[in-house]
Amino acid sequence: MAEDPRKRIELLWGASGRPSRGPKPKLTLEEIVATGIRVADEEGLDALSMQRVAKELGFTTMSLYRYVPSKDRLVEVMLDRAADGPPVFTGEVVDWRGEIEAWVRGLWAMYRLHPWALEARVSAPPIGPGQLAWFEAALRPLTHAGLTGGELISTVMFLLGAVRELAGISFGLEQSRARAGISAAESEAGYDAVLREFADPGRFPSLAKLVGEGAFAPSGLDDEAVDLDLDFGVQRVLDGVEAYVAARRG
Amino acid sequence: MAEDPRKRIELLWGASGRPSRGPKPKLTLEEIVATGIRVADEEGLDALSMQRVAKELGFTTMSLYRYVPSKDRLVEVMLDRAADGPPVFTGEVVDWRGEIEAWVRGLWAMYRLHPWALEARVSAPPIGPGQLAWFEAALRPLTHAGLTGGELISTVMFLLGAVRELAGISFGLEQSRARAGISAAESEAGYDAVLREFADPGRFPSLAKLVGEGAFAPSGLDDEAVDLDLDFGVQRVLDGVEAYVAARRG
DNA sequence: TAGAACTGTGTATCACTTACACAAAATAGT
DNA sequence: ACTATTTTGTGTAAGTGATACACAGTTCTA
Repeated sequence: MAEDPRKRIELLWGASGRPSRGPKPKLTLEEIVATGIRVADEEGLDALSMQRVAKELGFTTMSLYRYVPSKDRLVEVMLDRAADGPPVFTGEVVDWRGEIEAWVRGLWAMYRLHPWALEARVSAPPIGPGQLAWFEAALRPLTHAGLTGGELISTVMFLLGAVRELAGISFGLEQSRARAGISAAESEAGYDAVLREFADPGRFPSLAKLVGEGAFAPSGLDDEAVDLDLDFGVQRVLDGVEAYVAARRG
Repeated sequence: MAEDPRKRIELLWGASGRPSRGPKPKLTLEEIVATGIRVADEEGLDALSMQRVAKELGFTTMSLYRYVPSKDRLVEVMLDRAADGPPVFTGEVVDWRGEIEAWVRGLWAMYRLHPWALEARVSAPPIGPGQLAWFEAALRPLTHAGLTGGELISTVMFLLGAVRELAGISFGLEQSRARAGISAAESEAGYDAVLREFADPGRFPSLAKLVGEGAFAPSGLDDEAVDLDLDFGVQRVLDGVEAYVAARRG
C-alpha cells in the first residue's frame, strides 16, 4: 500500500526510461501538467479534476493514468513545475540582503500567479527540480551572508514557510473578497469590526488593546497590507541572521 | 452564492440564538466538532467524512447539516477548537523570549496532537476564539519586547506561518515514514541520497556544496531535526526583533 | 512474422457531499 | 387545551469524482 518514493522522484524528474514496445504515447506528462496548471490557475484547485484535464486535452479521463499514478501525484508535479523560475543572480554576491528580498518578492509573485499552489498540501521537503531551484536561489545569498550547514537549511525552510502562509492568507482573502464583490478596504473594515466585537478585553487583553489602537483598521494601502506584514518579518529574520553571524565572528 | 461571513463568525463563536419552537436538538455543534476532531486525529483528514462523523454519533449523515452548513465550515470550526489552549502566562512579562519560545513549542505540540490541522486549508486570518487565544498569547510577550501596532501583527503572523509550515513538513515526513515502516534515520538517509543524486553542481551549486558537506546526512537526533530547524529560525527572528527595538530606542 | 508490451478507451464501482421533502416533536398564541 | 408554526432527524436521490479492470489496436523485439 505504501507508495514507492522512487517513483515519485522519477515522476518529478522525468527520469522514467521510455519503453520501446507499444504505441507511441500521444500525450506527455508535461502536457498534462501544463493543462492542470492552466485549469487551476483559472479556476482554482477545486475545479481541477482528472476528467476536466482530460477533456481539455481531448482524451478520456483514464488515459491520464498512463502518465500519472494518481491525482495527488499530478498535483505534486504541478506544484514543482509551477515553482520553476526563481530570480536568478550570477557572479559574486554583492548584496545578499537584496537578493533575499528579491527572492521573497519572487516567491510572492509565483504564488500570485498560481494561487492554487497555496491550497495544495505540502508535507514533504523540496525535492523536484522547481522546488530545488528556489532552495538554491536562497542558499546563494545566505551562504554569502555567513551561514553554514544546518543554519542554511533552517533559514530557507523558515522563510519558505512564512512566505507561503502569509501568501495563503493574503490571496485567500483576496479571493473571498472577489467572490463577495467587496473592496479590500471593506474587507479589512469587516475584520476590524469583528475583532472589535469579539476581542473581549478580559479574555484577550493585548489583542483588545491592539484593536483599540486601530492596528487592524483599513490603511490607505489596502492591497499591500499583508505584503507589508511579510516585509517586516523578513527584515527581522535578516537582521537576526546578520547579528548571529557577527556574534560568531566577533 | 457568496457565503455570509456573519454566519461563519456565529458558528465559530457559538453565537446563534437557539430557536424556541421545534423538537429539542439531540446533538450539539460541539459534539459534532469533537467527534470530527477525534476521527481526524486518529485517521487523518482524508478519513473525515460527514458519513463517518454521523456514524460515530449514531445519527444519519444529513442530521449533521442541521448544525453545520457544510463540511468546509465544520473543518473550520474543528481547526479553531483544536487550537484551543495556548500556554498561559500571567502577571508581568519577565522573559519575553522565553514566553515566545514556549509559545512556539506549544504550537508545535498542538500540531503534533492534531496533525490534520496541517492538511486543512487556511486562507483567512485568525478569527475564532481558539485562534485568537494563540494570537493573544504571542502578543503579550512581543508587546513587552517593544513592538507596536502593525509590527506585532506582522511578527505573529510570520511566526505562525513558519511554525505551521515546518510542522507540516515534519509531521508529513513522519507519517510517510510510518506508512513505509522505516525509521527517521532511514528516511533522512533517503532524502540525502536523492539530493546527492539530483543536486547537480552545475545547476544547483550552493545546494550541491551543502549536500557534499553532509548537511542533509542523518544526525543522531533524527526525530528532532526539523524541530531544531525551527528553533534556529525563531531565534533569528527574536534577535531581529531585539535589534529592531534597540535601534529605534537608541 | 509472431509474440510481447504498451496505449487509449469503455465500463463500472465506490465513496462522498448535499438538495429536498416528509413525519414527528415542541412551542406560541388563541 | 388547541391549532398553527417552526424545527428536528430521516430517507431518498442526484451529481461529481477517483480509479480499477479488461479490451482492442499499435509498435517494437526476437
